[in-house]
Amino acid sequence: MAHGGDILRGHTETIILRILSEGDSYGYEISKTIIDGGEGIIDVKDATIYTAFKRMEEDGLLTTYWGDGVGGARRRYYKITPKGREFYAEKLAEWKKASRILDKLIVGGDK
Amino acid sequence: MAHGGDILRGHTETIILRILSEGDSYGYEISKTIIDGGEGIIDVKDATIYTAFKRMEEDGLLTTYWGDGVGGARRRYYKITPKGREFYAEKLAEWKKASRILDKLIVGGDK
DNA sequence: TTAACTATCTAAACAGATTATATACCCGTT
DNA sequence: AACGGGTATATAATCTGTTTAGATAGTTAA
Repeated sequence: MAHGGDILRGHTETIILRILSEGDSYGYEISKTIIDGGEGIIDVKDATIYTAFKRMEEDGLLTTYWGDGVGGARRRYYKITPKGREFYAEKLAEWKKASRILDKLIVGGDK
Repeated sequence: MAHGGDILRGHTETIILRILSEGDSYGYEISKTIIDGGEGIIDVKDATIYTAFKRMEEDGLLTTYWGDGVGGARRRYYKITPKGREFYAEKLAEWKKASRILDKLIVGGDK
């Protein structure tokens, strides 16, 4: 905590939406995708994504349905809504601008 | 807000330390520096920086002293400590790595 | 039968940021 | 002299997203 644990903070929803924009998925798979892409420095807790899902469903960014569950454990799938796509586009644009500015502020102007 | 308000979140201390690594400064000036560099999308609240200062002083990242106050209102100056410089170096390295990874996760891999 | 992995979920606590408020000094305009 | 705007610091209460810590349960391989 307070270490490097909160790198994802504020970006969880955006990343979930990016993943869902490429196709429906479920919690465990999404968390794996994030961790795999995180190159060892990102560690999403399951509680984080499930609370994010709940929030996002309430906000109309995604809808959910149960998978048919043949074989393994039951899976709850998530599907991005048009509002979710819109929200993602906004967040993506914000990230592009914000990351450039943050870089300037963190690294320093004179280089 | 949950809008674009928390862009700075997690980076406030790092940015303060970067500014102080270039010379002692005080709260109001630091907040101006951040807002000016923020190109209209970053808005640091005074409460944010003053609580950060308090936290950082407790953590030994900076020390503080009162300015002589000739002229305007009294100013409390902040000076970065060796521990603060160390912490900044770590956070800088973390940002460089994390921003690249976040970019990949937010923008998407296949472009 | 045990361990490891897959899979979902919630309550409580925590950290960092925001909102709101307070204080106070300086300067220029009306 | 009064007022607004800028400079300057500070704190209590609240909010939000994440983490901690727990619970449940099915599958697969040793």
